[in-house]
Amino acid sequence: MGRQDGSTRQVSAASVDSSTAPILHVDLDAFFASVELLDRPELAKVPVVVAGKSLRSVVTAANYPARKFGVRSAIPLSQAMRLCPHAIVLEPHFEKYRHYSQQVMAIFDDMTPLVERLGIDEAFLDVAGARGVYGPPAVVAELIRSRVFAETGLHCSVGAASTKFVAKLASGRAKPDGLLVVPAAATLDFLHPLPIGALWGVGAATEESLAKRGFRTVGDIARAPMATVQRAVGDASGRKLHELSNGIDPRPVTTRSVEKSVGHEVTFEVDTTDPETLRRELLRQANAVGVRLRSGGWVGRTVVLKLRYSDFSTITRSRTIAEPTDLGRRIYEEVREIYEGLGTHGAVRLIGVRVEQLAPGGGQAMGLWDDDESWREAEDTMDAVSARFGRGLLTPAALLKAAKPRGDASNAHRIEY
DNA sequence: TCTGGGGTCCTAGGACCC
DNA sequence: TCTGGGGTCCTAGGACCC
Repeated sequence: MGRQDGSTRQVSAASVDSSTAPILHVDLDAFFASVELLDRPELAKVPVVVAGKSLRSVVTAANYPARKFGVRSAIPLSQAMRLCPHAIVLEPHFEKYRHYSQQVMAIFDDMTPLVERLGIDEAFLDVAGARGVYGPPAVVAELIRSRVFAETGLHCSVGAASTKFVAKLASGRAKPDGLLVVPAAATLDFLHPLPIGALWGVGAATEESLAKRGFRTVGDIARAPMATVQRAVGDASGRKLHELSNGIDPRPVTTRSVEKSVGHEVTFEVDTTDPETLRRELLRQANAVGVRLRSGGWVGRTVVLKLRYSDFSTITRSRTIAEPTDLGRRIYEEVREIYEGLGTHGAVRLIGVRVEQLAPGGGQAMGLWDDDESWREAEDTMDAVSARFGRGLLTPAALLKAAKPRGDASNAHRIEY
C-alpha cells in the first residue's frame, strides 16, 4: 500500500479527488487460485498453481507466492514446475469459479446499472451516477472492495480513471488488493512513461515491430505522427494505439454485447492420425456447439474446422451454408465434409469446431442418431431442453425411449420440441 | 514433460456486382 | 484501341485478450 507514483497515488478513499475518474475497472486478484485457497487456507503462503492434469496443460492461475518465482498464467505447466519445483498444483473447478463470479458481479450490479463484464473475473463500472447514493468514485471503489471481501473472502483491485483503458491499467498497478485513482488531469503523466506493451492490443509481435522502429514507451507513440504508427501496425490498430497513447478512449461502459461465435476445441494427450478418433471428436464437438446454440437461441451460418498439427502449425477451413442451423448433426455434416476434403495430413495435436455469423433463431428440430453417440446426443438434448424449459420435465431415459424404440438400431429418428 | 480453451478483431486477396 | 473503381461477401491466417 501507499505506493507513490508521480501525480497518481494508491489511496484511501477520502484522500484524493476522484470526481474526474468515474470509470472503475475491478479485477479479482489471482482469481482461480484465490477461490481454491478458500478451501485450502493452509496453502495461502506457499506457491500454488492451478492447472489441468494433462501433460500438455498450461497454468491457468498462480497465486502471488508462485509469481515470485516467475510463474504466470499461460506458461506450460512443465515450465512452471522448473521455475518453482515445490509449487502445489491444484486442478481447476470451473463451476466454483462461475459461482463466485456471479456473486461478485451481483455486487457490482447492486452499485450501478452500468456494468460491463469482461470474462469471468473482471468488469468495468461507470459509477458517475452513483455519486448521490454512495459518494465519489473512490468511495464506491472502496465500498466494492470491502463488500467483495466480506461476502466472498476474495480480494480485488480497482483502477479508477476517466477512461476504460486507463482504469484497466490502473487496476493492474493497484494489485494486489489495492485501489489506484488516476484523475483526468493526471492521465498523460500516468500513461507516457509506460512501456508500449502496456497498450491494449500490443502483444509480443506488435511490440517487436514497434521496437524496431524505435518506439519504446507510450509517450513515444503519443508524440509520433499517427501515420507513422499506422505504417507500422496497420490503419485501424495504428489509429487506436495513437489515440490510447494520448489518453483518448471514448468507448462507453456498455452492458454486454451479443455473441459472435460459439466453438469448442480440444488438444489430444497424444497427437493422432486416426481418422476415426478425429471424426468422433468432431461429432462430439459439433453436438456440444449445437447444444449451446440452441440454449442461447442462436443459429449460425459459417462452420469452421480448426486443426493444429504436431509442429504447432494451425489451419482453419470454413464454409458458409445457405440455411443457418443450430443442429449438431448439420454442423457435423459440414465439418466432416471439410475434413474429408483435406486429404492426407500429418499427426493432429488439436481439433476444433466453431460456428460463426450468429443470428437469433432456433426452435428447430434436433437430430438424433442410432449409433454409439445416441446416449451422448440424448444427454445433450436433455441439456438443451432443460435450458429452455427447466429441469425435471423429461428424463434422459424417457427421451431415449422416445428416440430409440424397441432395440431397432437401423433407423434414424428426430424429435421436435 | 513446450505451447489450453474460450473468444474478438483486423488484414488481405479474390469473387462478384454495379 | 484490353482495363477503373467502389462496395460487399467469403475465406484464411494471425495477433491478442482473459
